Amino acid sequence: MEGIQVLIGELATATGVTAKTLRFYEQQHLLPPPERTASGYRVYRAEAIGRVAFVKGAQAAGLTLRQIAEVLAVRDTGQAPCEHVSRHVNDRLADVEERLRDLLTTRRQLVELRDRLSALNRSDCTSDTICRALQP
Amino acid sequence: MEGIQVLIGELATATGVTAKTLRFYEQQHLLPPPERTASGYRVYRAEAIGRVAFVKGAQAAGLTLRQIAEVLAVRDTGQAPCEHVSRHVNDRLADVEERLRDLLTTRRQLVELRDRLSALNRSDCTSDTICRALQP
DNA sequence: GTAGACCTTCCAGCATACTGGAGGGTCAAG
DNA sequence: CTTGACCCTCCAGTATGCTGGAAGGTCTAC
Repeated sequence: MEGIQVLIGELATATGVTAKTLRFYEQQHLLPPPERTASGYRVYRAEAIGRVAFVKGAQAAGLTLRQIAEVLAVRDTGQAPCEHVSRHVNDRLADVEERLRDLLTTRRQLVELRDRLSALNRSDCTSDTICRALQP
Repeated sequence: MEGIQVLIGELATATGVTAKTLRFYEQQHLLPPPERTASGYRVYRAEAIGRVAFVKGAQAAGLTLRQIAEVLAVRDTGQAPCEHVSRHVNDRLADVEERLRDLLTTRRQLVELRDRLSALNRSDCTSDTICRALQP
């Protein structure tokens, strides 16, 4: 009774990242080296999908791949943590919460800008000209 | 009655970025070219502090410097926007809100991990050894 | 008038996180 | 038994966002 097993391409489509990125993640210790077929193909278990999702989420939360790898390593041991490990997880949590505050501020500012703009009349701009405000 | 004017070093300490970064931001059109003294020194007005804060916040929210520059350019015109400009601002807002969701998920996962760890007994680890779970 | 802390430009290099491509093996379908 | 879609490794290159250093000018303070 093993779960579903998939090759790298299928994991890639399931997670929305490329196969190259998955190999890169393995090299960076974000994903454990998977089983291989006799011919050397990587075979992943369904569990890997959640792990990739965690990586992507943590990345969007502003953590570096290195930090994410460390958090996952902590999670993987399931062992009683020493103080350094505990503090590390708490540090990452603090990072995320700080970013959360920044994000809320930025959202507020963008909403303000949007509302300010929508209070003005639309100006004209044909779709084949690049608008003044969006010039490089 | 002009506001306070400061040189680049003072703006740097006021905003917590380096003078190099401020020059880089200018080059990337995140900051408008400031006035110069007769000898060529950049002179910033107090207003620049908020602008740098916006850039940092928007960066933490996952926007690229290019996107931030575009948003600021829109904000700067104060003009009625064409549809492209409006959509651009709305797109950035959508980016931020998506990241907000990711961030909340990641925070929840980190809190879970922290709680799970704190339920276990502390293990020992002297401060001059690197803990098993934090190995490179 | 010179030391020191500023400031200037320019150009090179770095860390992070991929991305592309060469060169080649695997495998099911026709 | 070959075509095509996969997979493999390895190595180089790219985009973003800085960062360092050279080479030199400025400005206050003694």
